[in-house]
Amino acid sequence: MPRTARDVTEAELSVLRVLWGNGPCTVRQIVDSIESDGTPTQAATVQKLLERLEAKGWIERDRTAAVQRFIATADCDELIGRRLQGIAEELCEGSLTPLISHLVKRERLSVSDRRALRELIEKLDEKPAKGK
Amino acid sequence: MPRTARDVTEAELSVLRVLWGNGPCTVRQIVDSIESDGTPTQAATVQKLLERLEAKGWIERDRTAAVQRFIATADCDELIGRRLQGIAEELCEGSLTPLISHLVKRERLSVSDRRALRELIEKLDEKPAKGK
DNA sequence: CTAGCGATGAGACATTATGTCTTAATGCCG
DNA sequence: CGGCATTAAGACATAATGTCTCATCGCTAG
Repeated sequence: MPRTARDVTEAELSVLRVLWGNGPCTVRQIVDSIESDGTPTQAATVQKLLERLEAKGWIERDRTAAVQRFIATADCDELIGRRLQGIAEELCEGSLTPLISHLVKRERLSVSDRRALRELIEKLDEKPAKGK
Repeated sequence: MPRTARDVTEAELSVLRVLWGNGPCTVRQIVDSIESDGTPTQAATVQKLLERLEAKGWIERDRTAAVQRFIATADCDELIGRRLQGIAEELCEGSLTPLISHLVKRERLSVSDRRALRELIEKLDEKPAKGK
């Protein structure tokens, strides 16, 4: 029995991507954007996905207009954050630090990436009052 | 229809944790370790989980002994890496860099964490020949 | 004014994932 | 030899997920 539902499923994500990329959309607009990538998608399917996304809090709908518009309430970065948090909780007793060092060690960072990263850290060092 | 099976499920992970913590184990040892945390677990259940973990390549079994012993073929860090990679592919077009900057920006790092991180980056800077 | 079309809402379905258990075959030891 | 633990194979129940069908409803074109 699949105990653990996903934060956002694959099909739901494809809907979210449209909202992230285009801003508020109607169901029709979403359907058209998605089916452009291959097989046509039924409007009812998208409707259902939107319903579930709303239940999970990822989107809101504007019911005032004649045709409803759907708006993402969180951006992609927010989703990334939750997923990272999820990994940390399942595999690192909640700490994100192991993830950071893993990534830094593992990834071949471009020069500019490294520079950006170093700047970020230095900025953190300047205000050590924050955090614990 | 749940299209996407998980790399390692919750129940499978609890088995893996035992192997990671204790090294090679028999089914019995695993059962005992797991049931210590609350409800007793059936041996057959663990057996099935081990079977699936083997199919996924996370463990191997030593069939030469009278009683089989199971060995993890990858450590926790490997799993972390795959999960991070998964996030990158689903949400960042494959790039891990957004994850890094997200983590560094977001997390309240301890002083020692920051120091360790800075050292890592400096080490990377010393050998810029590698990577692109 | 009314037929029809698109939007909406509720829910039915098929398929698969996941966790758990039953049974039967196998092998070992006293 | 009898019994017990291990192993293998697979049956099940339940939940998640993607998709579709239907019945309503509102509005606009004719």
